[in-house]
Amino acid sequence: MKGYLWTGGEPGSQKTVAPPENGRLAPWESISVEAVGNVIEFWGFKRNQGRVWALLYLRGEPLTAGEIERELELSKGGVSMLLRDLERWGAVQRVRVPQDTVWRYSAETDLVRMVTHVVEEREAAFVTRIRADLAEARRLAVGVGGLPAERLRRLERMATLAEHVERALRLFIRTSRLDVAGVLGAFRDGALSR
Amino acid sequence: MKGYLWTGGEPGSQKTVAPPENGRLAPWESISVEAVGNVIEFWGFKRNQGRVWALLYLRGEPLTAGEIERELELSKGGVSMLLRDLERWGAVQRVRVPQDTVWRYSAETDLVRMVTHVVEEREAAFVTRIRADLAEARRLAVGVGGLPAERLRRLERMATLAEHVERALRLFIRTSRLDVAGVLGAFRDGALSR
DNA sequence: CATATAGTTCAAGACCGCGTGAACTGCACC
DNA sequence: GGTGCAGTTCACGCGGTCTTGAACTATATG
Repeated sequence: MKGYLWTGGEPGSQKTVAPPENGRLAPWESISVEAVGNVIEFWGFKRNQGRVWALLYLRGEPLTAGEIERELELSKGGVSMLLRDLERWGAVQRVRVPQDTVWRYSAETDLVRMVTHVVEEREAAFVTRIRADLAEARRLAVGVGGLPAERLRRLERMATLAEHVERALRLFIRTSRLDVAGVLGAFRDGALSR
Repeated sequence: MKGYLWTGGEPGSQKTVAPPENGRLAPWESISVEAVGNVIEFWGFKRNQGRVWALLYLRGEPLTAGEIERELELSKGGVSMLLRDLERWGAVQRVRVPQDTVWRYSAETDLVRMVTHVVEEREAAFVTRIRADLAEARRLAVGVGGLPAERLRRLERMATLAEHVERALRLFIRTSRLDVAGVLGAFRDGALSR
């Protein structure tokens, strides 16, 4: 991730990088590609992964690595690695056009599947780990005993929150329906876990 | 953000950092503090902002900057800056205990308000910017004319997606109810914007 | 087999955010 | 005014990630 830690900065000075004068891209393409790059970076991936995917998506037809390299002004090696990542995540497919010797790459168009996939691979695993840590902490805290009730309650609140989030995420993976309201509802100020 | 770009790595080798032997923290505190630190970092903030907030939250009573400094093994300057950020975001309050000369800091306990606040300040502003960019791109694309219908459709699909996300977020800010299902539902493979 | 082009890998370096620590400000108390 | 402590600011260095570019492998073609 790069530059969106608004520690200061005027309101409205939101980062997102302006489209750099890249090669032959039409302005509208350039803007879109950069926009997606920004989103993807915000999500914790590499900006260029987003740019590559966006280009493929907008072009509709499969491009070769060389074309991507030129359009987005990336290095040969870089493109190779970016494509491999995208491929592994199912965001891009590698296709061989009959009669042709080079690989071409086309974007996965099912956005829902992509998002679900990412959430499954990354967020869910992460949240599970956090939930487990907090459960362990709770176990230990109860074990030592003699803690002020209030402190224990707070720890438990955090642990419960993590549990709810995990459950919501797993449900989302299965149904594509995410309901955060249920998770947070129980945690309005003062409300206790239930 | 730091280390969660699983470009490789075995499944299960999830990062999240193990509690380092920090000062006098009880093990359960240490685990919890680090867990929150990881979450916060994952969210695109600084790990230490999360650690500080977690410590204050778990202790229940306001701590001085010096105490935080010792407990979390941070530098004086660092703590000062971290607290300022947290304060600006309403995640921490600065309180003056009667009869005492030093500032103390206590954690905001309303998690819902905190999340809402962050989403409002950061995500919403960001998404708005993206949505605007894509709208502009669409305008330009239509302007040039003569584009293959398929390409235009794809651009429009992205733009519409951004619009929906923005609307959902703004609704969330007002109601604390987030329904992503609606946003994504319209974008299952093949489905067209409507 | 020689040559050329596509594709991969990886070490080196550019780049950038973060925390440190020292200098500085402000304030209380004697 | 002077001493000491709380708090702020900021230049710098460390540690991390991302990209480059060159060496390498693979594959097709004459």
